[in-house]
Amino acid sequence: MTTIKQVADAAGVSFKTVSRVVNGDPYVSTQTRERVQQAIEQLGYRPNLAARHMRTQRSNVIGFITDEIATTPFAVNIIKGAQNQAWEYGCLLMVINTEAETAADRTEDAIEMLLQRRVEGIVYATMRHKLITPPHNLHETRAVLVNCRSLAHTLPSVVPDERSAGERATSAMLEHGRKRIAFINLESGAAAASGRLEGYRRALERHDVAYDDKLVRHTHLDADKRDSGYAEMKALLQSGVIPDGVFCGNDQIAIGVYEALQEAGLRIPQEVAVVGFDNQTLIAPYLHPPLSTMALPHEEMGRWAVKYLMEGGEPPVPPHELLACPYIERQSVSVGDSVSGAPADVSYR
Amino acid sequence: MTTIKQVADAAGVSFKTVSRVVNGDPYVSTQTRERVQQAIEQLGYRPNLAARHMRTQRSNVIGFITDEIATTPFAVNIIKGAQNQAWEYGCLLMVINTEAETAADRTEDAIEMLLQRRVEGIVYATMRHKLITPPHNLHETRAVLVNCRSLAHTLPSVVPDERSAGERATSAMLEHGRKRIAFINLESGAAAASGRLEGYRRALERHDVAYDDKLVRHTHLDADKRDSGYAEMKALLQSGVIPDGVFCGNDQIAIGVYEALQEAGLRIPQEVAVVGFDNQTLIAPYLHPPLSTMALPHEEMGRWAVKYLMEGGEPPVPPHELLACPYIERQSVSVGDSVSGAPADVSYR
DNA sequence: CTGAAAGCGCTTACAG
DNA sequence: CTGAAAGCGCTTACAG
Repeated sequence: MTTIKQVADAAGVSFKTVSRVVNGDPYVSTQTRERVQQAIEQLGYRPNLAARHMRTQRSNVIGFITDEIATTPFAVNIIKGAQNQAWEYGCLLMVINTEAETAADRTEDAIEMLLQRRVEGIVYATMRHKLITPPHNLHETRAVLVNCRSLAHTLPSVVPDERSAGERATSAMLEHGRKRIAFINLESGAAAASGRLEGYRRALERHDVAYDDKLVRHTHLDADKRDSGYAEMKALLQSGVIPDGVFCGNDQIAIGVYEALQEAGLRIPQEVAVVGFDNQTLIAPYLHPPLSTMALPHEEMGRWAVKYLMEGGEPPVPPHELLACPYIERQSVSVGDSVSGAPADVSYR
Repeated sequence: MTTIKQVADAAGVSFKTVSRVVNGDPYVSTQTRERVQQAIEQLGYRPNLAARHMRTQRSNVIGFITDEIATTPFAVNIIKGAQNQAWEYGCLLMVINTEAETAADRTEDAIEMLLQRRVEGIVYATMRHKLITPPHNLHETRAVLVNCRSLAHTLPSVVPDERSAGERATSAMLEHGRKRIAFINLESGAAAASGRLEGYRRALERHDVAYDDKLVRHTHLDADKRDSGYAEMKALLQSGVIPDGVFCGNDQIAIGVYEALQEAGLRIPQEVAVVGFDNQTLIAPYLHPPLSTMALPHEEMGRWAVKYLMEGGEPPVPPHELLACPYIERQSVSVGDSVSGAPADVSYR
């Protein structure tokens, strides 16, 4: 690899002058500059960022740690958002996925590696919204939690605004005249579950609809979500409760709900409206009818985290940012709602 | 940040001795070693890898470039495989996604950034199997192509073995006595399409089944795969051809095929067997019946790439590695095949 | 077993 | 406008 000195020799100047040219210092005569530029191109010189890092004490690297990677497909958009934002600061992302394949305490090792590389900060992202106790060494640099937050509230964090999302999803059905809206929520321990339930209640309140305990059910942690959705919906129907709308904790639950409703001969959305959650683009558009659902602000959270890392200052109490979840309208709430490429003549649900 | 000198002062030794302890050099007296260890812990010393890099000329960083990230969900397992393998070499991954959000020539810029960081090599991965012409500056370091290959064959590459996969998928149906197996392939330009077609033909040959042109169809590039699958299957049936098996270019196509078959009153797998491709775990297990499909060796390709980068040598002609696609058996080929958590009493397809 | 010197490839002050 | 010196935090020979 060519060094700055070799360039200097080739151009007949001191290496300091080459440094000036490389860094766009204006105090270089045009003539010298051109000579140096030529030498750079001829020799294929590329500055060594490790050396620069040594002097400037800036690595221009941001660490990114995930707890899992493929399970929730579109959550990788957090990486995408973080990386795009980092690029704007001239930083690159060092990504480590700590899925339990190797040592148990791998997360701390991973953080250690990043600290030794003197990263500008660390983004710690979980693929599903949850409460965590951050690894202790995460506090030794700037860090932001994404899609999770710390119990002790020791670190800044950014998560989806679950309450607003729950309210929006429920309102979407209320606004189409639905009055008896069931909610088949995620397991009750899930970080997302309680906020969404609050939002659901709030929407009902605002539309003067009484809250009814019997309409709210939770799926179980370990069970397959589709199966649970099916089972809970079926149980609801068998208990004699016929809702005119169902809000589902995620799109897989919605598949099960579709199945149970079809089996009961109830049409979507004519008799029962359905709204999902997550906007799984491999599921939602392919159901019959295509599923209206809430999208998660993955990319935005990634961006927010990096931005905060680079510009956030050090407030005494770290912020906890809530980002809005967009409502993605398809055809499971109202017939005339929108269009899609689905073959209209297929009875497949 | 504490430096090696501060540790040395605290321990009352030269900084060279600290270096020895940190690097596990055996020629240090136990007593000295302990004193140094203590100082390290007290001061929270962490070696600066940029400085080490300067001297050793090894960055222990591997660059990873992707063309897109979220479109094909489980392809991110390539990153996972690459990272896990890198970890075994003590390397970290610098990940850049070059989705066309910013500048058009961003890929070359991305490579440039990695070169300036003196990465040990670059893994260039595409999320779907294709032919590419690699950016010219990719040749300025060690590089491996994943899930794609270069027309000029100038770089080592690793891709799924599409031909074997096509043969395996087709054989799975032939072995269950199917004789008229249709193939609704990806668009004919796709890198995966021709290999799979070869495999399909080969399987037929081996089972003494004549190849029939009319049974083979391709979807179109821009169309939604589900819609195309539906349309192609329907066209096939309307032309009077009733197959007893269908091999689908991907799982979305299979959704459409399921729909068309259901509409025609043909049961899966009793009357028609179906095999998909990609093993989309958000789709395949949820169809009725659950879809048997071919999985892509994403993680293995990622691993292979990093391993080759680190140990591959420099053969005159770069290797082109084909990795096997496992057949994932569910219930769309034969009734008694396997089990699943799907509610058996639902007619949903 | 331990240490003083040199140098990796740059940038930061400081002179001229 | 240009350059010589010092130093970022380490490791690599080389002495002792």
